[in-house]
Amino acid sequence: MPHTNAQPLIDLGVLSGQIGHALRRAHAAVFQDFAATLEAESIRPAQHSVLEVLRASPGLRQAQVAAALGIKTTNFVPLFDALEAAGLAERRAISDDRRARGLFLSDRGAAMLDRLRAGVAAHEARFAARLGTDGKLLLLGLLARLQDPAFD
Amino acid sequence: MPHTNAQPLIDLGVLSGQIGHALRRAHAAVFQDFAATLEAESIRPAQHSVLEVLRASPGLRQAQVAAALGIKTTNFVPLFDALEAAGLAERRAISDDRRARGLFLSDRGAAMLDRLRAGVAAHEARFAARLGTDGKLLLLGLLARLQDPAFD
DNA sequence: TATTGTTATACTCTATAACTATA
DNA sequence: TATAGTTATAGAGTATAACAATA
Repeated sequence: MPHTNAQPLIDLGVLSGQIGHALRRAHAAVFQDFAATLEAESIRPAQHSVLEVLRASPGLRQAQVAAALGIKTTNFVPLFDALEAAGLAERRAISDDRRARGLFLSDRGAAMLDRLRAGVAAHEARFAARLGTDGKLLLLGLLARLQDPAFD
Repeated sequence: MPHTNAQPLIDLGVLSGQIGHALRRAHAAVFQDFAATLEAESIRPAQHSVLEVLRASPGLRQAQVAAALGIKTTNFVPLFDALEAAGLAERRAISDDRRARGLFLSDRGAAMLDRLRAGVAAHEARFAARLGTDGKLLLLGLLARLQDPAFD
């Protein structure tokens, strides 16, 4: 099976066996394809994750959403500001605590996620196909172990 | 087996099954640990990859090293400038083509890689341990498939 | 005093366009 | 005309420090 690969076969030394390097390259490949998928609605992957979390878990506080996504609260502020300015999500008052506000998806945000659904699923299917049968589940399991100190 | 997890168990919706999201989180975890490992010598992961490639494949042109690492040549320039300014690597003239120059590790760069070797190996071992027996090889295989259109 | 959110800021990474000197 | 390297620049992502309002 002929496989046209433009790479001139360069020895990368230690890197070729490094988990971190392989993760960086694989993430870059998937991320680029995903960013292109989201271009139809002019949003970025990070913004898309926030919208998806709001759909699945409405009413959370900023710190909760940020922590769930591994984003610092200080960086979350401008990220969410942009979503709010675009009318895709909103901050609403909370009764108990006047410092915090609950985050919600707007109707417009929900409609956008609906429009993106097919494209996002196709993106996911493209890469799942490359992993072969059971490959995706296997990969997700290994990636989860990398982040879990319980496996130390 | 009690497993103290500070996470308040938030539903991430679609994200929890997405390859891209899992890659981003796992990469962030490994990258942060690796950056901390390299702090002893005040270099960044990207700079370390360049030095490792120069050690394994001395004399390559900039475009070759950049392509091998998935870095745009335009971004490679300031990256390598910093390494050259620090005396860790150098550009040397090539006989055939006066436009291009070959890239080499300096003695100081080689010495730095030697000093980092134990720390880098320990970093790698930490994450390999989380993956269990055969887990690392399995992971590297799956990550390679993600980047290879031959598996489409 | 501690917590939630915010501002300001800086550094790295990534991306595009346009230029130079050589080929 | 095409290629290797470079400059300029802009946008994301990520990091720390310090602050205001509220608890």
